[in-house]
Amino acid sequence: IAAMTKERRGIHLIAELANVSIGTVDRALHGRPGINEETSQRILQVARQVGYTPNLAARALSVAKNNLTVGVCVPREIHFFYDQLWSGILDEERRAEHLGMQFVNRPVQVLGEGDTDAFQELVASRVDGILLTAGNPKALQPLIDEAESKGIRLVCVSTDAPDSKRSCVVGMLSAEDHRKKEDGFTDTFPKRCNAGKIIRVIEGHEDEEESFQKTFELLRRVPTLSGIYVNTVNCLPVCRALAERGLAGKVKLIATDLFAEMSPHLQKGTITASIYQQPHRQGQIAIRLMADHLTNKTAFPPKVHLSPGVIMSSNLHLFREMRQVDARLESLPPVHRSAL
Amino acid sequence: IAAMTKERRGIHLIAELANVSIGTVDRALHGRPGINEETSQRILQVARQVGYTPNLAARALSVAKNNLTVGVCVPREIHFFYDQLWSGILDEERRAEHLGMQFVNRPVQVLGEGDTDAFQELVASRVDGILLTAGNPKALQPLIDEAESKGIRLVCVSTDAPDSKRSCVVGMLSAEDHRKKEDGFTDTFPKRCNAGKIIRVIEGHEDEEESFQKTFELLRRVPTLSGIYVNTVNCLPVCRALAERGLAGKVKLIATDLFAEMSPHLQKGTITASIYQQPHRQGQIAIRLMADHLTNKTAFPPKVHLSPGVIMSSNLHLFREMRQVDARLESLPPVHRSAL
DNA sequence: CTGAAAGCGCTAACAA
DNA sequence: TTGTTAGCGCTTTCAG
Repeated sequence: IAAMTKERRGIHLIAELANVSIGTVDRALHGRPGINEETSQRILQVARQVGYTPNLAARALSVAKNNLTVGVCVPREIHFFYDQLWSGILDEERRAEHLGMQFVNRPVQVLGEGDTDAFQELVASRVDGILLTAGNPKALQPLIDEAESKGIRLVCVSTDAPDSKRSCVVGMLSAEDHRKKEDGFTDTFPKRCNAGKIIRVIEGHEDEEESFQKTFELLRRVPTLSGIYVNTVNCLPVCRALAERGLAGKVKLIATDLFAEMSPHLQKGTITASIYQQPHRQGQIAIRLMADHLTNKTAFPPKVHLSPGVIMSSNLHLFREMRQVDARLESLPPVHRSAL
Repeated sequence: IAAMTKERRGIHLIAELANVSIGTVDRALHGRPGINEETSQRILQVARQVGYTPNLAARALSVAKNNLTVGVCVPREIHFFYDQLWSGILDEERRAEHLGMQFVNRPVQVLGEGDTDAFQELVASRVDGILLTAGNPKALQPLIDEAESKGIRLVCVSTDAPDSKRSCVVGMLSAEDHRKKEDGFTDTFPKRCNAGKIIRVIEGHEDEEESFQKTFELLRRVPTLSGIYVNTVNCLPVCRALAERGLAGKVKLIATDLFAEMSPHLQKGTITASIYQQPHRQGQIAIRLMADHLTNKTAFPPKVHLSPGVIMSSNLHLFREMRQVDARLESLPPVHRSAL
C-alpha cells in the first residue's frame, strides 16, 4: 500500500530513509552511547547523502529548559574603555538569548577589585562558561584551572591570565598588561625610528594631578622633546600641560583609547592620534566565541588578537564613542560589595 | 483551589497574567485584526511589565515553512578584497540560518558585470531582501527603486547606489567610488600637509604593465618625489618600479587593501602602510543589518561607515588575509553567464 | 471577538 | 539496543 507520505525533513527524513526512529538517529548523530555500531554507520551514511544540517533554531528551542548560562565578570571603570566593552558584550548577549542562552552579568567596580570573589560565586552558581577580565591573574590562575577542570569554559577578554588553562583570550597583544606594553614600546621604538630616543618613562598612577605635574615638569626640563606617548587613558592632564607650556600641536602627542572629552584635542591637533583598542568588538567577539562553543561545540582559537585602530581628527566622527552612551549599561546589576 | 501552577514563559506567561489565551496575546502583540481594543491594550501593558521579548528561535521554527530569504549579489574579483567580503557574508549567513533565514548567493565575476541581470533574477525569485555591490549605480537605480517599492529591502555593501531608494549602505565613506576617492585625496592632502604638493594623478586602469610603466616614468621625471599613494589594489607594479629605480623605502608608498603578496613589501619597508577597508567586517555588518531588519523589524541606519584600518609591518600578522583562504568560498555557486 | 489545538525540528526521559 | 513521547515558544487554522 503506497500511502501518501508527507515530505519529512531533517532528523525525521533520515529516520525514514534508514528505517529507524528519530531517537536512534539522534544517538547516531551525536555519538551517544547505546546504539549498534552498524546502525550508527548506516544512519551517518544516510545523513551525509541527504546533506543533513541540524536546524539550530529547533535545537535551541528544545534545550531551552536546561538553559546554558554564562557568567560575565568585567569591570565598570575606567568608564571610557569598559563602557564600550560592556556595550559589545550586551549586544551579543541579546543575540545569544534568542538561541536560548542565559547570562549572569557580574560587574566589578575596577579592574582587579573583587574579581576573585565574583569569580567564585559564578563557579558556585554552576554556570557553563565565564567571561573574565582578569585583574589579578596570579590569584585567579588556580581558580580558573579548577573551573576548567570542572568543565566550565573560560574566556579572558582584554586582560589575560596567561599561565592558566583558560580556553581562549580575546584582546590586543600589546595591551595584555600595563608593564608589557611599556616594555614593548621601549624595546621597539628605537628599532623603528633611528633618530628617536626615549627620554623618560613617567608613571602617573592613574592620577590626574600627578600626571599633569610630571608632564609639566618634563616639558620644562627637556625643551627638545618632540613627542609623547600616553600609554593609559589618562591623556587629558598631558594635554593641559602641553597647552600651558604653549606646546600644544608642537610636541606630538599619541594617546590611547577614546572618549568624548578627547574630541576637541584631536580636532585642534593637540592629540595627533590615538591608539584604539576596539573594546566594543572585543566584547562582541568574546561572547560570540563562547556562544558558538556552548551551543555548537565550536572549538576555541587559543588567542584572538585584534589590530589596534588609529584615530585622528579625520576619522574621529566614525567612532561610536563620539555618539551617545549605550542606555543598556544602566541595566547592569550593581557591583558586589563584600560583607566586611 | 490553589493548584500548583508550573512557571510559564513568554506568550504563555502574558496569557496567564492577562487572563486570556495565547491566541489573543499573539493578536495583540502583532496588532492583528479581530481583537477588542481594550483587551489588546491590557495585554500590551502586561507584556511591557514583564519585559517580554519574543523567543526568535521559536518563531523561526514555527514559521520555518515560509522562510525569509535574502539574495546576495557581490563580485568574486578582485579576489583579495571580495574574497574577504564574501567570507564575512558567509560567516554571518550561517548565524542567521539559525534563525530560519535562507540565502541565495548570486556572485558576479567582476564589479559591474552582469549585476543588473543577477539583480532582476533575484527580484523575480521573490526574495525579501537583497545585498548588493552596485557596479553600475545608474543602471541599477531604477531597478532598486522598483524593488524597494515592492517591499524588497536593499542594502548596498562596499559600493553605493547613492541616488536610489536603497534602505542602507555599508562601506567606507572614502571608498564609495574610485573618482570620489581621488578627489577626496586631492582636496584634503594639501590642507593636512602644508609643505606637501600633489605632483600628478596617474590612472593605471587596473592594468599591471601600464601601472608599472607610468610609475617608472614618473620616478625618472620627478626625482624630488617623496611619496606615492596607491588608490587601488594594484600596488605591486608600483613596488617593482620603485625597486628598479633603487627607491624602495626612500619614496614612501601608501597602498590600499591587503593580500598575501604584499607582505614582503611591507616587511622590507617598500610599502610603508596600507589602508585597509575591512571587507570581512563590511560583509558581516551588512548581513546582520538585513537579518535584524527582517526578523525583528529593526530600522536600518541610512549609512554605516567604517573607519579604515592602517596596516604596517608591525601589525601585519594580525590580519586574517595573511592566513589561509576561507574554504567555504568554494561552496559559492558559479557566476551567471548570459545566454548570448 | 476569543479559545483550542496542531505542528515547526530537536532533545531527553522513559518504555519496551 | 531501539522506539515512543512530551515538550521548548511561537504561528496559524479552525471552532466556538
